[in-house]
Amino acid sequence: MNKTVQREAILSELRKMCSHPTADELYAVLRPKVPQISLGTIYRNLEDMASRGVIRKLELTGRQKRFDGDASPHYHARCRVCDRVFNLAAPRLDEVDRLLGSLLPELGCTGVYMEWAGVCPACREREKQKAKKEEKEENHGERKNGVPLSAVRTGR
Amino acid sequence: MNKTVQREAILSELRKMCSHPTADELYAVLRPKVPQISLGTIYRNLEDMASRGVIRKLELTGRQKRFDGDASPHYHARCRVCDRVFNLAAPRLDEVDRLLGSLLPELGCTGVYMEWAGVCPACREREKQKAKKEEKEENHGERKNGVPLSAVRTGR
DNA sequence: TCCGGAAATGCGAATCAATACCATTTTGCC
DNA sequence: GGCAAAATGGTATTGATTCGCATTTCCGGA
Repeated sequence: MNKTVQREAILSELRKMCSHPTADELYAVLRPKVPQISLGTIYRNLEDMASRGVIRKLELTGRQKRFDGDASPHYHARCRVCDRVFNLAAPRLDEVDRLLGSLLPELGCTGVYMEWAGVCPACREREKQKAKKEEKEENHGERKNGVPLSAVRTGR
Repeated sequence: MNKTVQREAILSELRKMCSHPTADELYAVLRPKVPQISLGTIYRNLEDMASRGVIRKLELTGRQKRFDGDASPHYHARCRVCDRVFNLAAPRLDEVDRLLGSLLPELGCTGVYMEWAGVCPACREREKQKAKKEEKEENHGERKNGVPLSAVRTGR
């Protein structure tokens, strides 16, 4: 694998971002920095690096694939409201690791893809504000809070 | 939701199939039975029924979405070779249910999408035959068996 | 049974992500 | 520098899904 400015820019930019970007989101960010870089090059490199385990391709719901500069194993959650993908971190997720790890061989499987679903803190806050406002204005507002996605972190 | 021959045909056919078909696979099956049914109608109805919880849309990996006439909760595995989707059944999967069920609220999540990955029995057999053949022909074949997807069932 | 509006269909066009193609650079290596 | 292999840019193409819209079907009430 030869060294190219494009590939290095893609990798370093992806590592900087914690938003699990799609190929075209990366393209938008990279274009000003590496003029004339093409979307095809981005797709090609992301695919290559993912297949080598340098980065991770997220097989999640939604039409576009997303990429993660952090290839180490961790879980992802998608906010049902803003559709963004976040890392999930909580002590008890280790139990999931252990259980799935022990189950894989006996099911004859080699891996599991998982995506958690919830509402991220920002959207939850926004929903709460909106509910409060409606309650004030109409004075007969019904509560419709979501469950807090407490374990979600926006950073990596 | 009005009753239409198309929708009823789609649902009953999907319920008969245990192959978790894609929209176009359903189209191929339905065309002889409901002449002039259109692919758009199939997409529209599958989407509608999935959003109402009548059927289930499988959307984790792979470019095409697949659909399951059985909306009750169960796990799926995808064969890495033929890309087909199978139901996964094994006693210890109950442990996964319990663990995820107890974790969801404390993570502030409302659901999890999961898809297991492996090689189905048919493909595994095919790979074994092929490996054997190569071994004979060249007499220096290396083994490259997959792990058996033992818990996979082809039926519902 | 007939009628009118709402719901659903069929079909072609449009969208959108992802890939393929290929002539033209760039890279690594002698 | 010079050469073969690898990578790129730009465009064309694929393939799944969705959209638009004129036509048809469904269904509750007169």
